[in-house]
Amino acid sequence: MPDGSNRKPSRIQQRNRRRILEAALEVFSRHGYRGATLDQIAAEAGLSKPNILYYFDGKEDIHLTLLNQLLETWLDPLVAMDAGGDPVEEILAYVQRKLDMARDLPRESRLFAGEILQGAPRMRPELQDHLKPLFDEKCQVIADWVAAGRLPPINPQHLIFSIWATTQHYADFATQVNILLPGEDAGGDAAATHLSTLFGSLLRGGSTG
Amino acid sequence: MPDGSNRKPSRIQQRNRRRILEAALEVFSRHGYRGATLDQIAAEAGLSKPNILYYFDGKEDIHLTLLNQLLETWLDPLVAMDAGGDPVEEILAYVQRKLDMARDLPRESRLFAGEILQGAPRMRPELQDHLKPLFDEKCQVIADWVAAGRLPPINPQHLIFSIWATTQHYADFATQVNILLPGEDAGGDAAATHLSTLFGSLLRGGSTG
DNA sequence: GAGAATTTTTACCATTTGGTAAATCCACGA
DNA sequence: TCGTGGATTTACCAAATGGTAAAAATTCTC
Repeated sequence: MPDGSNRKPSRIQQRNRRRILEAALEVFSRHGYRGATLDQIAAEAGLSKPNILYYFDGKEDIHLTLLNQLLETWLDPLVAMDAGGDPVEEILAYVQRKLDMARDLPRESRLFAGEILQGAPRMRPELQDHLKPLFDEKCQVIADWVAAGRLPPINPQHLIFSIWATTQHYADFATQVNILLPGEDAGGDAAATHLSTLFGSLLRGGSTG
Repeated sequence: MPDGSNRKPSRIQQRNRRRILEAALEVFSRHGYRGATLDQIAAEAGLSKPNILYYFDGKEDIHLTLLNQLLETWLDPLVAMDAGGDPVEEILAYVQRKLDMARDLPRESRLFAGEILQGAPRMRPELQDHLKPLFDEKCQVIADWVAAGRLPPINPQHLIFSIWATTQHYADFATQVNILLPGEDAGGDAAATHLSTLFGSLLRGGSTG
């Protein structure tokens, strides 16, 4: 009973659970929850289907485990945004970290996007409990910066939405990006430059409206 | 044989095909391709499953029909961007039209997003044949504006990506937006104002960062 | 190395789901 | 009103899929 009891997990358990989650991330992110099958995950993990169900309670359990792990990683860059730092620097650094994550962890980004796209049927509580408070806190930080005259008048909520949207776009819509910019994948700091310019010009005071 | 022949469709055919597509849009956009079932679509359309298969060759046929119809509508705002107009006005108007579409046609946006997210398995040819040429054409228009000194030095490709990302975000990630901005759905021109400011400050010459 | 505990496989099962065949219904023009 | 062709339903099916039971294999502990 690998999961039910409260004993410390054996080495085999750790290894196989990690393998399964890695395989599931690959499969879920490519085909979505319903599109993914346990057989695919099993094949990808190099294990048999019943063996997978020995380590997890079911398909949904695997998916949920993945999503919960993901959210922490996902919010890290936002957590790192420091109220004590320089506003423009902090926000641009956040953009950069978020863009790096979209580059380095595209599967995680797509997994998250797929869940939200379908109404967050399995993740809603997590979002309410963890994302919402953090979001509110950081919006307040930005609002304070604005109030202190250290940023032009901007809408913190929608600014964060724009940062999420533009950065994650390179992971979630990678297929489209690759079709439209063929062969431009390698170097690709054009995106970083562009986003830096985009948000930089906003934060350093463009005209309103 | 409603589809195979080349006779003009009867009124019943037109009505039922429209019903089916409307129902399929609802179901596909909520649950994705694999997550949607013919039974759900049938129930939503008020028809029996075999009856649906009388009008379409299968699940994939319905999905593909929907996607192809969608792309035209989807590209309309970009088509409308006029090389003869004022650069800033044209681009900001494009942003606004795109945002309106995300508001008015969220199901279409999510259908499209889901298809891209999974690697555009059914839509890739359409994107190559229709989206790519239009994208290249409009990028050239923007590049010409920049070359003529009518816009600051910006990257046309990534600018368009940013516009797509930020506007479609309000449809594709509506669940998340609603969790984070509860009750703010109604008025909601905050997004329009914000995006106008964001892209306005870029286009009217922010600093290069 | 014996015995217990854990891990893995084999052989299934029930349900769901896309799809089909054929009978039936129905609208409509002659 | 009768016949004909299009429209709809009934009754299915085969494959896929999430999941299970129990035997077999392996690992771990003493």
